[in-house]
Amino acid sequence: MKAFEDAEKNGATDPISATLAGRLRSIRLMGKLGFAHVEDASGRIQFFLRVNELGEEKMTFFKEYFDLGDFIQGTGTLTRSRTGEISLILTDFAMLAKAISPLPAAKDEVVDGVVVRHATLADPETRYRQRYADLAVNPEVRQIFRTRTALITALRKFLDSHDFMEVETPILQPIYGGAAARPFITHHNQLKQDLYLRISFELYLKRLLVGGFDRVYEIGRDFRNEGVSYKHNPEFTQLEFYWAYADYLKVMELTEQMIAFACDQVLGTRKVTYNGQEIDFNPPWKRVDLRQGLINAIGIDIQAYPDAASLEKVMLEKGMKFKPGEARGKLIDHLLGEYLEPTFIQPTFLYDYPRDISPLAKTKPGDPTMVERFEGFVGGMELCNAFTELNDPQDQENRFLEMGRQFKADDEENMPLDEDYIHAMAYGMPPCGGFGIGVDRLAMLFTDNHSIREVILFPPLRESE
RNA sequence: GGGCGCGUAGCUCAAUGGUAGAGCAGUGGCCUUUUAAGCCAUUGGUUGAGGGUUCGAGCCCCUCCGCGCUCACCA
Repeated sequence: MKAFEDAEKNGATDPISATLAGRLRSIRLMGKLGFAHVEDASGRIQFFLRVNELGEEKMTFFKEYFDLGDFIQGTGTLTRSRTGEISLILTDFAMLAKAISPLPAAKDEVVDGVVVRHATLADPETRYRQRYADLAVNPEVRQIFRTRTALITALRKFLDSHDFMEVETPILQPIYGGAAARPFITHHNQLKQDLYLRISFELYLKRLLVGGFDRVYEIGRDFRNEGVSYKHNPEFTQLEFYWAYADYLKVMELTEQMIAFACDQVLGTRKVTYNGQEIDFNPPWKRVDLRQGLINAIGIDIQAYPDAASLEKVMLEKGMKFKPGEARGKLIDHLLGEYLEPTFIQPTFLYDYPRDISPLAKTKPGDPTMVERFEGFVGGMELCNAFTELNDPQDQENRFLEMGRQFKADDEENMPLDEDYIHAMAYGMPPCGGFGIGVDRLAMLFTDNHSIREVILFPPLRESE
């Protein structure tokens, strides 16, 4: 097409011939001539069928056998139709693939240059169950996944260019860890051993720091056997990196740069519209101290309530609803989830977390109850989580044991003691900053989708029938 | 798991308890510059499944299945 336009500009008159292929998206036949739009991943073009060039026989064949959705190859020369659209005048064509089953066809109307689609496939169940049909008829859905892929490419490019090495660690793990979540359990027949699908990459990536890789990252799937929601999917894509000789403050800065870089690469702008609000990813992000943030939001200074009982008491006095009997850290987690998270529309780092909900993070100097940890929030949604990693094997072992005591023996969210991880750390692990981000959620923000299923190609659904 | 809502033709949607419809797609016909092509004709339904109430149920009631929203859950 470009060659044709160039030739037109230069006043060239030699016909440009071409062979093009794609899927038939519209057919308009009128006796001895007709038009059809043919679409492939690169766009669409109009085929012009005329009995003058094709002859009666081929014209009849087309009429008889071609339907919407079929894949066609056409050979001919490029021209402009009377209405100015570049079209391929066919001298021959071939059926490449037949659509036995009709696509849930949508019709496009171009009004003032804007494509208006009529009666498009819209039922979410059908769209997810038959994503292939959704993609085939809804170009904007294809665009979501192009953006998603471009996003992952950009994140990779950023980390590669900062000398991070991409690695792959086990998905099937004998002991799960690195997060507090219920795992999926599977079984290896020959080993006669139950295995868990990983809930995070963390413990394996940090083993690599012990091994001498100073900057590692992994992009892959985590599995958590928990409820689904607009921002939770049982399997989701996570990016984690670990950075030796860095702390959480340096990780914050790198995070800002990485997201801004992805914006530039993928969107060409650092301002996105999400849920009707403009979100500005330009660094620096807003930074909120967790303790101060809670004081401002609800007037509770967690420092003044050093144990669960006293904190529960003041929360009750404020008329807050919560599950009683939780550990102090869980109560604080509840507070920030309830009163802070939804208010963080613009990119915000919430930092300095209570120690007892952060068993892998390094304690803050001068305050043994707090750790050097931050979470990033955007659009009222938790996006990433990071901390200065705990690298003292004895402290780490104590934390695991502490965590174990907080849970009942049958609680699957219990973080089991990973002795090999402790052993690795005992060889010496460099101080480092670690980081994890929910790639699906970032894709939601980049594509202005408010359901994680819209950015996952094949979201899980119950079996039908 | 709880609450609310939805499920009608391939797709998008109508139908006070009284013979299930439209547009597009499909099929047949006309048409040599269309682009939601047009015109004429026409096919298409176990109204998610099962039960109940009623002379009569797409509509009312119950059970089940699926989906959505929401709450709970969730580093």
